[in-house]
Formats: sequence, structure tokens, C-alpha cells
Amino acid sequence: MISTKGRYALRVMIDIAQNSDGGYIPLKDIAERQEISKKYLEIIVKDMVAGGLLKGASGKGGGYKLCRKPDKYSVGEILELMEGSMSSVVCLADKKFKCPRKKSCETLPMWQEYDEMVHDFFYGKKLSDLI
Amino acid sequence: MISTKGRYALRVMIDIAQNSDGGYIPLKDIAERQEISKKYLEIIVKDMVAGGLLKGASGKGGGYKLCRKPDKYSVGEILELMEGSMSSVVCLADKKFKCPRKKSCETLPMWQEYDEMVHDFFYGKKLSDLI
DNA sequence: CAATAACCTATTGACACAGTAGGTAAATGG
DNA sequence: CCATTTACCTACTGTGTCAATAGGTTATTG
Repeated sequence: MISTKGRYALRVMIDIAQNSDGGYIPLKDIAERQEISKKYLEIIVKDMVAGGLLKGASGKGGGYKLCRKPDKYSVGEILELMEGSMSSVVCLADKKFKCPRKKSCETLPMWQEYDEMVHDFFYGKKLSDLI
Repeated sequence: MISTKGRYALRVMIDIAQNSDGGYIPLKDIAERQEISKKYLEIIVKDMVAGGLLKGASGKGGGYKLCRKPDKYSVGEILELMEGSMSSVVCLADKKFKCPRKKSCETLPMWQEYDEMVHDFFYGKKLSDLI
């Protein structure tokens, strides 16, 4: 299940794409338009800046803006940054997770096939496709 | 992320399919073969009986067995029973969740498309495909 | 220099996850 | 008929994540 972090992040990206003329958009405006607590958005947007999705600027006239054009962002990239991992099972999500049944596991191939499908779906979708 | 409930349930089904000649299989045997705590499996198997996936029998010679042939179970059915809902977002998982932005939401169509893809994937896969 | 806005640390309540513990009820093989 | 086997039942618990809230500091500019 995609959490609010992933969903809100996507909405922030869309909001900026729709409301910016290339300048910075204050978080206050985004929060009001999207009806999401500004305080909570701060946390989310912080991760987005750290992850290279947004650029922030302090002070008057500051705010956030996109680093690239909307068609250069994939939805998968955004979700993966916010949700941590898109993997369906621990066995595949955590590299440190050493499963002793790996070789004989009857379900692992299915999870792999599933993860690949999900990956293709979200990385095929671009931010520009949502606007 | 699929939890242990869904993953273990699937493994129990496969284990029974592989080790039963039509008779009941004691949970003790399944737990040992699968290296999962029997106590924890009890909880999972209880839900599976309630959900019509397995049939249980008490006493000596008792245990669990499948209700149908492996090709009559879809993986989706098993996972949905154990995980509650396969939906990607609250907006679609919870019927009582009334989103005010439903009509104008730019992301909803994507979640719907995604859910449909996931549904088709897991309901298309049969238990017999995993053996 | 005051207003604006990002940025930072800490805390919280609710809930789910992954079990553990200890017992009762039912069925059967000897 | 009874001891053994097995399912079935209720309750509890530690750990962690989710979704925020609270209150502050730093940077920038009109």
C-alpha cells in the first residue's frame, strides 16, 4: 500500500508543475491548494530535495521548484524515493535478508516476475503523463 | 509489501498440495518442513479455514487439507484473504473513505490502472502454477 | 531590518506486524 | 475407555511504522 508520503510527494510535484512559471513556489501555497498540513509537507519535501527531485530556496521569494522538466521524472523514481523500496516481499527488498530457502523457494519466481511488472509500470509513467 | 501472513499462507497451501495424498496433514509437519513457528501458523491457518481455503480435522489422524484441486485456487484469492485488500491506495481500498478530490484527482486514474494490473496478475496465477 | 520562507530536531498517539503463552475441545488408535 | 494427538480459542507483548504536531533556527530579500 502506497503511503501518504508517496501520494503527497506526487501531488506536490504535479502542483508545482501546474503552478510554476519556472520560479519558486512557497510551500504554504502548495499546502493550501492541496489541503495538506504544511508542517507534514515540510518533512516530505525535505526528502524530495535530498533525493534530487526538487530544489529549495530560503527567504522572500523562495520556495520550491522542479529540477527538470516533467517528462524527465518517472513516477517510479518518485515513489521509490519516498516509499523506500517498491519490492513486494522482504526477500527481494532487503539485500541483507539472506533466505536459506532461496534456491528451492516455489514462490520467489512469482515475486520476481511481479516486481518486474510493477517496476515497468511505474518507471514507464512520467510526471508529464499525470498533468 | 506482502506480509508474512500472505507469504506463509501460500507456502502452507503449496506444502499441503505437495505432501498430501488426499488425507489430512498435521500442522506440526508443515511447520517443521517450512521452518515456521507452529504457534504462529495456527493463527494463519485459522483464517484460511474461515476463508474456505482449507478444511481442518481435530484428533488423531487429523490436520489440514485443501478444499479444492490446486488449479482451482488463484494466488490472488489467497493473498486477498490474508492481506485484507490488494489495493494500492486508501482511496480505493476503503469504501468508507470519501475523498473530496476524487473528481479532480490527477493520480487516481493511475492507481486504478495499477490495481487492475495487479488484480489480473494475481488472479491469473493459480496455485498449481507454483508447484 | 523585518518579513518571509526554508530547514532542523524532537515528540506523540494510534495501529499493524510477528510472534509467544497457555489453555480447551474434539477425535481416534490401542 | 483413556491417553495421545490434533485442532481450536483467547489473550498478551514488544517492536516498528505511519501520520502528524510542536517549536525552534537559519537564510534571503524587498
